[in-house]
Amino acid sequence: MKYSVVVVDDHYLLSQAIGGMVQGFEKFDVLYLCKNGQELLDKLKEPNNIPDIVLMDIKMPILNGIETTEIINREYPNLKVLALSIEEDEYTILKMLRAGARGYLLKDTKKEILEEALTKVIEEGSYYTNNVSKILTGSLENDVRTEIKDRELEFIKLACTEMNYREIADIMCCSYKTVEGYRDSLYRKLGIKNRIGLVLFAIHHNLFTP
Amino acid sequence: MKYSVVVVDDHYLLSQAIGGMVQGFEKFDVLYLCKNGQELLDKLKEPNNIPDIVLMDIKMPILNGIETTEIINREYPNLKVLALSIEEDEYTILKMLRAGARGYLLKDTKKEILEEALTKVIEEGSYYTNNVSKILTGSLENDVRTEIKDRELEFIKLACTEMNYREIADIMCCSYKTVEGYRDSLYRKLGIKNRIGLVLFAIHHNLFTP
DNA sequence: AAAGATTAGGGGGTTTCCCCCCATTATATT
DNA sequence: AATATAATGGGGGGAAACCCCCTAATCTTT
Repeated sequence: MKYSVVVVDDHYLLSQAIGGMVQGFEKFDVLYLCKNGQELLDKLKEPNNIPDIVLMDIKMPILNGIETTEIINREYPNLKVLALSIEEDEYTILKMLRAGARGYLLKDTKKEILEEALTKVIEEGSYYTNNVSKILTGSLENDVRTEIKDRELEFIKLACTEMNYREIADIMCCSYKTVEGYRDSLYRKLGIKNRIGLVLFAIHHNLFTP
Repeated sequence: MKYSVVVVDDHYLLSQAIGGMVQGFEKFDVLYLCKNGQELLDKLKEPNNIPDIVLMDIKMPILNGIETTEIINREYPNLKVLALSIEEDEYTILKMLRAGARGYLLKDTKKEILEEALTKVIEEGSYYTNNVSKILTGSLENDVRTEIKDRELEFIKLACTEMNYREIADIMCCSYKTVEGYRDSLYRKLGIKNRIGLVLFAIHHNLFTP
C-alpha cells in the first residue's frame, strides 16, 4: 500500500511537476493537487480525500500555507504537513513550524531529500534539515520580532506607506506624540536610523507584503 | 530525433521536477540542468552542450535570466530561450522579451501549455500567451519606467537604503543639490510624496530586490 | 543658429523627522 | 505596598527632507 500525497501550490506547473516527481517515488501516490489552502480544506471535507501527508507551499492567494496548516492541525490532527517553499527567512520558517508543520524543505533541495523527508515525516513524525534545526535552536529567543508589541506592529505597517506621522496617528486614534514614541522605541530595538530602515526591516521579516 | 532542452533554475527541486516533466514530453529530451546563468554559459562553451532551447528562470543568483538571455542572443543567436518565471510584472516581462526571449510563461500554466510553447518556439520561432501579448501592445509606451534616466535609477537604488541624501551624493560623486534634483524630478514623474513612496515604487517595479 | 532637453548646481524657506527630556495611567509582578 | 512595564501623551531643539525658484554648461534637434 502506497502513501498518499497532496501537493498544494498556487503555481500550477510547479505542483504538476512536483506531483509528477512524487508519483515517481516508489512508496508514494499523488492523490490530487490544490492551488491554495481553501481548495485543500474544501477537498478534505470528503473523507476519501484525506491523504497521509500534505506537501504545502507557503505564499498562496486566498489562504496561505501558515493559516492552512493551523486549521489542519486543529481539525485533522493526524494529517501531517510538510512545508515546501522558497521563503528562507527565519521568521516564516518559525511561524510555519509553530503552525504545526512537521518539516520545512527549501525548493532547491534534491529529489532524494524530498523522498526521504516525506518518508521520515510519515514514519517518524518529523524531518528537519540542518538549516531548520539551527534556526529552531538558535533564533527562538533572540528573535527581535517577538519583542514587537501589537501597537508597534500596527505602526510599522502604516509606516510602510506614504503617510506622514500625523496621518498615521489619526488612523491609529492616538496623538502624534504617541506615534513618535512607537517609532523611537522601534528604532532603538531594531538598531535602525530612519524610516527607510524600518521599511526594509518590515520587508525582510515579511511584516508586510509590498 | 527529439529536441533537446536545458532547464535553468536556481531551485534545484524545481528544475528537477520541470526537467522530469519535459522528459515526459514525446518530442523532447532534457540535456542537463543549470542553477544559474553563469553555469549555463560555461556549459555552452562545449558545442555538444548546445541544446535546441533553453527554459530559463529569471531571478537567479550570480547571473540572472535577463543578463544571460542578452549574452546568449549575442553569442549564440540560433539558440532559443523561453522564459519560465513567477515574475508577472510588466517591466520584467518586457525586459526579458527585449533581451531576446522567444516567449514568456508564468509558472502557473498547465503542462500542455508548456509543451505547446516549447514546440512553437522551436518550430515557429516564438510563442506568446494572451497576457504577454497584451503587455507587449498595451504598455510599451505609457511605461513610466522608460522615462527614468540612468542617473535617477542609480539614485533610486541608493534611496532604498538607510543612507541620507548627503551620503548618497558622496557615492554618486555629485553635490547634495544634484541629488535633491533627481529626487524632485522623480517625485513629479511618479506622483509620489516622499521617500517611502519611492521605496514602494522601486519594490513594485522590481528596481531593487529587498 | 536658435530652441529645447539634459545634467549639474545653488538659495532659501517650510515641513517632517529624529531624539532627547518628562508625566500620567493602568496592569501586572514581586 | 512597592515596583516594573506597557500604553499614552507632551515640550523643545536640531537635523533632514521637501519644495519652490533660479543659473549655467552641454548636448540634440530643428
